Amino acid sequence: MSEDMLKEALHSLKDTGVRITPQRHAILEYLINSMSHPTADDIYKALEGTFPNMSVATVYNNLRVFREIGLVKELTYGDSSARFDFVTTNHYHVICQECGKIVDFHYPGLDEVEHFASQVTGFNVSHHRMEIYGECPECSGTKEVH
Amino acid sequence: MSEDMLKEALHSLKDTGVRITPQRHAILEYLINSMSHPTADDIYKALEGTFPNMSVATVYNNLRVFREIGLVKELTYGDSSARFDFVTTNHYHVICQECGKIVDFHYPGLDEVEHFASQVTGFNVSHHRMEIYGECPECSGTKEVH
DNA sequence: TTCTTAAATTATAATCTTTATAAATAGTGT
DNA sequence: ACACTATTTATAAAGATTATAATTTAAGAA
Ligand SMILES: [Mn+2]
Ligand SMILES: [Mn+2]
Ligand SMILES: [Zn+2]
Ligand SMILES: [Zn+2]
Repeated sequence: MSEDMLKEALHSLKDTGVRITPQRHAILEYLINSMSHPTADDIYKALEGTFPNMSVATVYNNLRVFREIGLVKELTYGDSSARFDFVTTNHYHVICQECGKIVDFHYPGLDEVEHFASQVTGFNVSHHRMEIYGECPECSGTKEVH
Repeated sequence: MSEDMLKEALHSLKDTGVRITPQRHAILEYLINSMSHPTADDIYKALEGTFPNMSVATVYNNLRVFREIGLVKELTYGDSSARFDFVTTNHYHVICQECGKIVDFHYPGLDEVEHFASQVTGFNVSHHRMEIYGECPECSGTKEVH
């Protein structure tokens, strides 16, 4: 299945006239197989074994290309560096404030809030962003008294 | 009313054992009177007339202090620099993707989503973040055909 | 009011992420 | 295989925020 996603992604590249380079292939592959939400540096470090000469600019450049095509979403939290999520289905994130873990979850959507905001502000609403903060089970567990 | 808010804020400082300096007073005053959501640099520039020697570090330091006390909220969007919002009541933001304008709006809250996320992920949920993106009336207006 | 002391400010450097630049390299259609 | 251009690389630059150390100052005590 992740094979198919990669194939489809490469097809998207071709469709958009974006050349398929070994670096792009590897970054895409990493994003698809990574169940985490890596930073540019995560990706850079993960691939430096296979591409000892790859520039960090290449990672950033390609992540931008992928974002513009719609293959990945850029997640910007308060912390220093942006994270990247290979786009599959629409979903939200729950973030652990202790360990930084990011967990996907699905929810019907918040059309109602969008409509409300549009009504009350006169904005032409295009989308929204929402995420939940808290403590993951593991981090909550370590604090329990026995 | 903004006088009262300032007084209350200064009182919070005293309560927490934080010294009241002219710089802090000015930054707070600016935050309260500013209907926008200024960046640290906005504040720095706005006050450099009155405090020609103020360091930019002072602005950052104090914004951190205010945040820790709960006087201001730090808003981090994708763009380069953080924005700061003097905390009054809980509210959400609508952001114009054209001009960057940030407009407040009130909404009952999204307890349901928090509960759902907690159920499905096992997280101990503490809060959430949500904002709406779109085009403000002014920016939508400039595109209209006559 | 003056004194004392810890906290805050200032000036500056350092850090960190991301972007810009220009030369070298490589992908793709012919 | 060739030509053309996109991409990569190496490096520098930019921009926001934080760290450091010396100087100044707020605020309580005498
Ligand atoms: Mn995700
Ligand atoms: Mn606000
Ligand atoms: Zn955790
Ligand atoms: Zn606008």
